[in-house]
Amino acid sequence: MDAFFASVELLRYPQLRGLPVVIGGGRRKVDDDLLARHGERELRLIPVEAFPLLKDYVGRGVITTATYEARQFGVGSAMGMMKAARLCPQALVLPADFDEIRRFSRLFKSTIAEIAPIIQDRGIDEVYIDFTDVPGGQREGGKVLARLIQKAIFEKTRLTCSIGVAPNKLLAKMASEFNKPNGISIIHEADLPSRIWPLHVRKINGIGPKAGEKLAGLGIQTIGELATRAPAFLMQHFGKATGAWMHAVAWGRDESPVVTQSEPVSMSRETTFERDLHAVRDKAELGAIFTRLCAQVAADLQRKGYVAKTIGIKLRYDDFKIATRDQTAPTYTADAQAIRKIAGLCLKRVPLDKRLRLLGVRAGALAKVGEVPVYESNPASAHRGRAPPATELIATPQLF
DNA sequence: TCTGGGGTCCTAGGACCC
DNA sequence: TCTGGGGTCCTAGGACCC
Repeated sequence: MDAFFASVELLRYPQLRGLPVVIGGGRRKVDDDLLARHGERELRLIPVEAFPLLKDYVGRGVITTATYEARQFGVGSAMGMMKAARLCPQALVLPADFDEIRRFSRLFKSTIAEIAPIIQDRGIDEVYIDFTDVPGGQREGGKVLARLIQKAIFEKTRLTCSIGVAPNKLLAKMASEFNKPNGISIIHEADLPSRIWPLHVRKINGIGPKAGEKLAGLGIQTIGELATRAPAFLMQHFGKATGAWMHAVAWGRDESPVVTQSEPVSMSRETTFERDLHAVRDKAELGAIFTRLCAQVAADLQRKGYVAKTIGIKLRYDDFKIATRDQTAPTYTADAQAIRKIAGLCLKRVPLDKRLRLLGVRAGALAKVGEVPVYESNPASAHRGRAPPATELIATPQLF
């Protein structure tokens, strides 16, 4: 989907079309504020001048999406708000409305599924689609079906997307970047030297900042340069599996299937504080946040019908270093108090001398509720079995 | 006044078991 | 003085992606 978060906001505020707009994290209070200041008029009638500007933004956060107009100024995803404000102070800034974004995510995916049922989720705004057995999927190299999908999505959502069509997921993903926004790009195997090899290695899905740097150090910038290196050379520098993979992808080879179903591996909640907090001095505040995160993880598990056996925590210190601890319990749980107790034990095993910037709670080793035995914190049902409930196997932790 | 939140996968060492 | 070879599970960190 093209500039997905921002495009969803532009549906609500069409008067912002054509302007640089960036979407931050945050919560949806903007509508209320705007309405309060401009009476009970429709959101789309509120004048542009009433919207908050990036230069007035305070707080720590990153940009999740920028409109193409904002990107002209060098503003982009994952950029800190403060840096973005320097590049494009006049940009309008809106918070992400995650409920609305999820609604549109479900809508565009279900629209595709009606046309081409074999799809793989790739996060909130991306999917892989298997065209192979879709009627008309081979016409004009896939262009006809791609157009049909774009049209159907636009009719349902008024949102645009860009589609890449290729013999495999690796090349399709790269192709989808060629013609944004609202574009279609078809890549054949024979196009490899002309269209893929000139690209920087960082365009490969799976080569990030670290591998990109390391390759640069070896004198490898483009995918074509990567393709000239012997597998043995790459394996020597990156390990057997990664080296072999790098060589394969440089030659456009990817056999991975479109995976239509998968079970979640973990569920987590984390939060970056408005200011760095100290484990001792801000004990009460941290304790409240910690309890809330545990409750959120528990609610997420329950809502989705899962229980977890491993509970973990994550800290980010003021120097941005990350520490994680986790602990596997004797039984599965989705109970907020049980999660809080185990997470509390994890917290006792991690250094708390530096100020904290972020705290997170994670549930892993998941199982579908009903498929594994679960101990509940409900006192009526506890103590009946041979083993005590998980919550009582563990001493009450001293938090902070 | 840098640097979100929710994920997956991989590696590597140690415990433990047969 | 010598000290296997698998296998699984757990934990911590890190790379990467949307």
